[in-house]
Amino acid sequence: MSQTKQIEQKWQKRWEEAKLFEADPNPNRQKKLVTFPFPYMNGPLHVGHAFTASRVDAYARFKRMQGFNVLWPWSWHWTGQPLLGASQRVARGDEAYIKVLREVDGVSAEELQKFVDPFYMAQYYTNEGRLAVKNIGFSVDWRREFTTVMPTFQKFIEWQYKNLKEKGYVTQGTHPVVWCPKDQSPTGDHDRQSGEGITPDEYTLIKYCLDDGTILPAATFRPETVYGITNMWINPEATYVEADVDGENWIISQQAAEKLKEQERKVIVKRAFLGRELVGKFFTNPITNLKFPILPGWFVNPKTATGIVYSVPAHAPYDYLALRDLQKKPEMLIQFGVDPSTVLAIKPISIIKVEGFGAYPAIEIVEKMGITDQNDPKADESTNELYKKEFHSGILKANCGIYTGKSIREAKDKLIVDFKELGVADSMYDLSESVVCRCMTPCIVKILSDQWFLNYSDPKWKELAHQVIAQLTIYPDSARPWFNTVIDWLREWACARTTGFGTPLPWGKGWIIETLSDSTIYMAFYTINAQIKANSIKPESLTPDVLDYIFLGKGDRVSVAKTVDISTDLLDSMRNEFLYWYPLDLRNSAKELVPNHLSFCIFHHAALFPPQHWPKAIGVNGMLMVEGQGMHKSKGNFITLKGAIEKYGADATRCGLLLGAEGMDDPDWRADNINDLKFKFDSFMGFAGNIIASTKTDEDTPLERWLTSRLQQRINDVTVALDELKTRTALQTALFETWNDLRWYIQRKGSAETKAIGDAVKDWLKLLAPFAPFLCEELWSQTGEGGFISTAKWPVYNDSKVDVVALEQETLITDVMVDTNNILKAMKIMPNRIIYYTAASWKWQVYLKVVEKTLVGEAKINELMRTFATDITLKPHIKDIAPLVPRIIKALTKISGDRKINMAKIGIIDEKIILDDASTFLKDRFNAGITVYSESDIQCFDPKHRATMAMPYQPAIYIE
RNA sequence: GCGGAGGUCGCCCAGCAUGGUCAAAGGCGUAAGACUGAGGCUCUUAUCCCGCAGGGGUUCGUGGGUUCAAAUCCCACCCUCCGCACCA
Repeated sequence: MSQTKQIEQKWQKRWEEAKLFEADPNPNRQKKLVTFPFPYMNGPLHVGHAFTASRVDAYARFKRMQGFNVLWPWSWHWTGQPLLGASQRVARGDEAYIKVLREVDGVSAEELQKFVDPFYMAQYYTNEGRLAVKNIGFSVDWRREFTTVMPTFQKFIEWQYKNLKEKGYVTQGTHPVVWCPKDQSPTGDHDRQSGEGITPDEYTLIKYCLDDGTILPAATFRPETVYGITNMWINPEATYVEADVDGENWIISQQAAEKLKEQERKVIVKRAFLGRELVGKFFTNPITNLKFPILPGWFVNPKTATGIVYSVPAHAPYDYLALRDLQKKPEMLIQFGVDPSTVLAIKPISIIKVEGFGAYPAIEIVEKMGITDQNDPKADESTNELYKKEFHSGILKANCGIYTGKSIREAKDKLIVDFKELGVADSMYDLSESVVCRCMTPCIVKILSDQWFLNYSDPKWKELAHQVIAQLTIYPDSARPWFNTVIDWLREWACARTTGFGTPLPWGKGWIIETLSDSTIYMAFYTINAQIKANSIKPESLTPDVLDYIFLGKGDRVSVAKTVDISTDLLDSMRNEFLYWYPLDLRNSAKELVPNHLSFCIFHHAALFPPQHWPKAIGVNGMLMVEGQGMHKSKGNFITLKGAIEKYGADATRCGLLLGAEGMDDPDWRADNINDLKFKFDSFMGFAGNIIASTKTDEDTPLERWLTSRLQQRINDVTVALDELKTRTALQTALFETWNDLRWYIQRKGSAETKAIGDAVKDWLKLLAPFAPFLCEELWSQTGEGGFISTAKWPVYNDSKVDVVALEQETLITDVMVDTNNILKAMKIMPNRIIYYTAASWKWQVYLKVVEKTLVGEAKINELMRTFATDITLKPHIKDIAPLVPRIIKALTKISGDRKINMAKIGIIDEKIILDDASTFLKDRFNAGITVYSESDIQCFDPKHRATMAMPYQPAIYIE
């Protein structure tokens, strides 16, 4: 077993023995309740889960070290269809799928056989998952764990839905879905062989009439064009039927009749015939009462909607093309018994004014694109283009009745409602492309009746949800507009289905609460589940009254307790525990859950809880990529959490993930990077371990003060970043930047055996502990500090420990080194001897005066010169000051405001002493002799007269 | 189409809300040197271009604009990723 693995197991065991992460209410301590959406258990946990959850864990550990009573619970989502589907695929012997389970998930042959039981499968992955979560070191309170099929949890969901229904947020109605006739169930994207992303389109049917009253329901997405109709198109070769539809006599394509039967229509087919039978007849437009002919149109697809299309040649390229084709072929019309003069007499009717087009946009676009006939593929393109233009910028002309002057955008919806009210319009659903179920059956649109909805359309509910968002902290805040738009955009959500695992709807027989709808406020259940389990509370005791009392404080405790097998004390204890932990302090998830789960969570909290129990903060992060690609089992780039921990170790896995990205950016898992990090941690162990093990001398030179000051800055940076859930920034600072500081100190000092660096390492370990808890725990135990680092006190930034003089002095050294290097690079030489000349004291006087001036406003040269001229000490140098001042001003433009303030505060520093102190270090660095003179030293060796170049904070340099 | 997020020096990415401190942090990669029996470990240095003295030039998707000054502000355009419903 590797050393890393031993360390991981050792500390995992000790944490568990110490019950370190079990959190109970404590009125004397401030609390944090942090959560991660429970993962769905149809497969193993992967590094994507780990990324999001690592952010939660880092935050939880950070807050715990800051002294908060932190509760991080974890559970497992079993609700839904896929678990069942997966199990069925195993039962069916689906080889491709079984191969994935064996090779990617690592399921043994023996276990696999048992997967025919979906419960077994879910339990298997749950067990595997729990182990992985423990192995990665998440600081979870396991006493609160559950799965969503547990009866006690289901009582909670029943309570939730009972309350929602009572508040009027649950409604019943009809709903169109893509449906597999064989499976007798809705066919979601994941269940489809082809046709991903296709949703039911609603067509408006305009009820045109034949003379005998028979209705020709022509389908359209543009009912406003009814004012521009010139004729009807019927495919002469397609089969149509005459049918009784909800008591009316309709003519529709044969396929349409079948479809309508699934859409809540009573359809009795009376006879079937070929479309040509209708050609030549006339019909009435119910809006205008004008008569028009029916003409043959081969482009009409009987599979689309009703198979009946009306013609608007002024605005529809297909209609114009088909008409033009007919007008060119009178002999064809005669075959159908149509008088060619009728067709020749048809003139397009212009009804829409569009930017960039004349009266007849369809004709213009056809001519512009050179489209030859209705079979030209460009006809489609032109249709899309024109429809888009007309929808966005079209205005209805004077011949459009009461809609005249309105834009298409505003008229369309109103017109549909009006026409339906008048009884001249109807609607039906159809699919824009074919959708095929995984079972290879072509899908249709079915209207489900008696469907239960969560009415997210309710304006009052939306308003409450907006209020929740308004008081939320969102990490990063750039996700806020997204939440608000989602709240506005969500509409009725079908919250129950008939298949899969889940909680039965308390009032609806045969309905099961759907998976996204049973996971909205369950964080509240965590607060009491430890007590439920510890006291073996029976599900039947968790009545609505009991839960009302616990979560809402409703009712009288004594009488509520009396109704069930729960003592008053226990009831109160649960109520108190809920009140202690709620509200939720952080919920963090990947951004894909913003439009559904997270927004639902907001809606449901708004509906069920008072404002003081609304969530406080939501974190959103990117989706994990693997080597630049989305992670999929089918792509062969699926990385299980278990596998990652085994290969790289828990700490490297956590940190590799967290270093990938923050905010809403997508992190990229690169095996090379993680592997490198693994080695980095090995050397981290050595580096920090050596310092801890070495003897300590108590020294206090500027270098120690520098180190202490730097560490204070790092402490501040990490703390601020973590408070904003900027885990990447925090970890980068904690790991790399701090490490660089320590390295610099050791190089400058030439040893690592001081108390200062020993103390620094302890703080360093604390800064890293939220990210790499195992290694930090191990190293912490070597420091002799005692206790767990997981609960050690987080370092607090202390301004008084920051020594700006020490910081400036060290900056002087690095600046001098940069300058020296720059010269060496330009010279392309190896130096024998380097001589530094520090600025004379009168230059400091001038310099500091200029600094002072630039801090309060603009430094004016003549003004400064006047001041200097009156100063007796400076007078002898006045000739040299004249050229110096502009140089100083220029140099200061490159220096930050903070540093200038420090410079002014510090005053003169003795550069000679500082450089002399560093000369051994500089000698090693440049492999050359180092000599330091003061400019004012007349004895100094200065063959090239460089000394006069010296400026404060920028000594002159001469290199031999 | 609608909505959201982005395009930075070989790669991953900071910076952009408050314009100057930005040739632009950090990590990776690459190169040289040190250490070593050896090293794919580790440490140091370098890493846009030019420069025999600490300097100069050209960069932050593209094209304009504002300004003494723009990676940062404004406008237009191009490109990439994500979500779009009964499904986790």
